[in-house]
Amino acid sequence: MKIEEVIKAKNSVSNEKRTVLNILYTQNILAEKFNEILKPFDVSAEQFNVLRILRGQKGKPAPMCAIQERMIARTSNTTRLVDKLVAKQLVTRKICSQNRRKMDIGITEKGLNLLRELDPLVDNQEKEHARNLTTTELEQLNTLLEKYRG
Amino acid sequence: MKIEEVIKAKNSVSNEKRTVLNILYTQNILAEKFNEILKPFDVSAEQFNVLRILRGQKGKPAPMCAIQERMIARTSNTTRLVDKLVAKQLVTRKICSQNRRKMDIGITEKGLNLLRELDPLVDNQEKEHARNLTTTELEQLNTLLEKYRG
DNA sequence: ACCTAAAACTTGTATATACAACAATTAAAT
DNA sequence: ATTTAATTGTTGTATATACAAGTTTTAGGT
Repeated sequence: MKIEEVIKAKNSVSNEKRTVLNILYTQNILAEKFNEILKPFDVSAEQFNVLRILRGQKGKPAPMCAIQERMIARTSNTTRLVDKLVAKQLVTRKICSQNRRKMDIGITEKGLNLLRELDPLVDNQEKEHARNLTTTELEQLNTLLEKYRG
Repeated sequence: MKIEEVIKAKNSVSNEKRTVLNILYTQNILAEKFNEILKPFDVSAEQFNVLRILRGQKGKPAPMCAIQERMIARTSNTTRLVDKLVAKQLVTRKICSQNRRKMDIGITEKGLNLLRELDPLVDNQEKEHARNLTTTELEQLNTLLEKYRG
């Protein structure tokens, strides 16, 4: 479906504007799909993202600022995001002994289990969209987006 | 900047996942830029979007449901979005005489003026990113995104 | 050693959003 | 004509987010 149909535009849209709209809209579609997947597990996309970042640490806990840096959507409030995860016992938080300003955030076994459960569902969703493109096209899309960002 | 650098990934990421991350991240960059532009004018990106939809009506007022349908990011709360615009006197709202369930939402002169002021700033931002790609690449990107959505 | 600045995180507050329940009006069915 | 269902929009509530001001701890300069 062309973006013009999505927004039911009457007058034609410039190529530059179409690109912006296409990116915003595609993101929206993706976000909706992921929220749908995550909802039954009672985690938001942002929380899921933080869990994956922590798993990437392979046991080594990360301070708040490191989490923030790696997030796709930089939030102004990592503290409360982590709060929620602590409340659900998916991560632990304790003051870093080397530098007492920092926090050591680590993923728990429960958190890892949740990710193991979610991984195939998320991967599947990702693949479902990717299937609309050939491997070459997928690579092209990635390259173009990276180039577009500048 | 490749998406792996953005999220500081150690292990390699599948092409399918890279695409998702690239789309989410690029959207985020764009959204931040637009918010920055709109902020001094005290309108959110969603509000700006509604104003543009209403301008597209060329004088003919639109009911709530029509606005919703044309939004890029479908919100669950058009009522309160429009409330804000009414409060700023950028749009008017009155009950539709043909069908009293519906609302006639119309953009005011003040709203149109605001758009006229914002248009060049927004267009400029759009072009700035587009400049990173050739015309052909821009078209390719649009086609790939539309195809990707399926 | 002492003072100042920077870094890392938290918290208050105001605003925005999501979801579900609700009310009003119109359309459809018997 | 009356009842039922569907459409359209609003509102309550709980949750999430943005922004700015605050606290604690470390680092840097004199």
